[in-house]
Amino acid sequence: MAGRAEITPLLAETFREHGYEGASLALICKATGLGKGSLYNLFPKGKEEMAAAVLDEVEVWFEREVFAPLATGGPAATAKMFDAVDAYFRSGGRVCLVGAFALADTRERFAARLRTYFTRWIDALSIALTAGGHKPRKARGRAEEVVAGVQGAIVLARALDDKAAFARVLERLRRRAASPQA
Amino acid sequence: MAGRAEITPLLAETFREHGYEGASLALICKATGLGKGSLYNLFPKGKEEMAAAVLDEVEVWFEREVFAPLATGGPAATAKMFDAVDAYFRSGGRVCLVGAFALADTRERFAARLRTYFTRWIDALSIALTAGGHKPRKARGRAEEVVAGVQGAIVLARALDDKAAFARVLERLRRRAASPQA
DNA sequence: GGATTTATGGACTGTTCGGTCCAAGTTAGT
DNA sequence: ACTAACTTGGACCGAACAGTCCATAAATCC
Repeated sequence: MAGRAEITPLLAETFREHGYEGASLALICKATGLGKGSLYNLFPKGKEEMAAAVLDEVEVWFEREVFAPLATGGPAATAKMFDAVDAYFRSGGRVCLVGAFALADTRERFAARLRTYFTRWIDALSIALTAGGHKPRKARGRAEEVVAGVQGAIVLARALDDKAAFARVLERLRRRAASPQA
Repeated sequence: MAGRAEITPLLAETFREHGYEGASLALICKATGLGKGSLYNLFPKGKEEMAAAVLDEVEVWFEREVFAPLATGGPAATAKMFDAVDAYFRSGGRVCLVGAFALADTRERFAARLRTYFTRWIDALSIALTAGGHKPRKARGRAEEVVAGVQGAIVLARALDDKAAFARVLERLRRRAASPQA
């Protein structure tokens, strides 16, 4: 039988595509190929647990692929972050679940986790930028701007139905982060 | 009796706070103080028409307060845009409905309007930046970055539950827009 | 003042929601 | 081969959804 590990990515795409409330159990069953009995067997606490499992997966991936590598510091680490982020968001073809959850009723359900995700990202990027020559206080402001920029690039790409918009904004953020004086 | 003009702003806040799907008719009745009969009298096509009326109001406001004034061009127009945007989003205390709609199932319902809103904003800001000394092609990239940045600042403020994050990011965007060479 | 029209609110409707239940199928153990 | 445990899917449940209906109230017209 399929386990949580196989099912959670499918849940993730369903929540990204439709949002928490838009992703009905009927849609989730269709996307996962499971009946409700099976879903509830894997996630006994129901839909909220499914979304929590998805957030777990997102956090684990970002910690491993983005936040921890940033600790090596410097421009190479920052550039690697941009590469990872570009790939993860499929160059603008994929919604950031955390950002989407922040803009809906889901925010209240997962408030601490949404906050931690962004705090962690900004902290990690601050450290990398500081190691790369940015003054600490400016680094933090820069990090916030970059993380906000990534989120905004996703919104823009989605609203314009234009992945290239994401790519252009990301490229600008990348160049800016690479330059301590700008 | 209260008309659409009085009711639509209340609808707008309800959709901003809860999202399209999260804003049930029960919530909408509560927020507007009307019964269903009255709501359906004002908006015979139902909930989707209420949301469309809200988008109308958003577009009219942005056209009048942001896009049209940008046509006067130059740094003063751009600065004025930042002032208007800061006030409109209550310094980070208010969600951008268009952005929120772009990240949920509502995107499909209102695709053309969401696209037009952002296209209009980027075009208008491009023109203002070009009049302010930015090279046209760079102005367009800059405009995209600014608009994306505003959206991202809203997501960040919301997720972090910290309006000051919005203010900081907006300030950086403002300074960047004011400087042709950065 | 009466007749007509419009606005009103909430009971009601059919549908969909998240979640529960359980018969049947599958797997594991002996 | 049999038994027990586990997994499965979908019928079913109660609640909530968007929307309809209609008796009543209010407004408008003459």
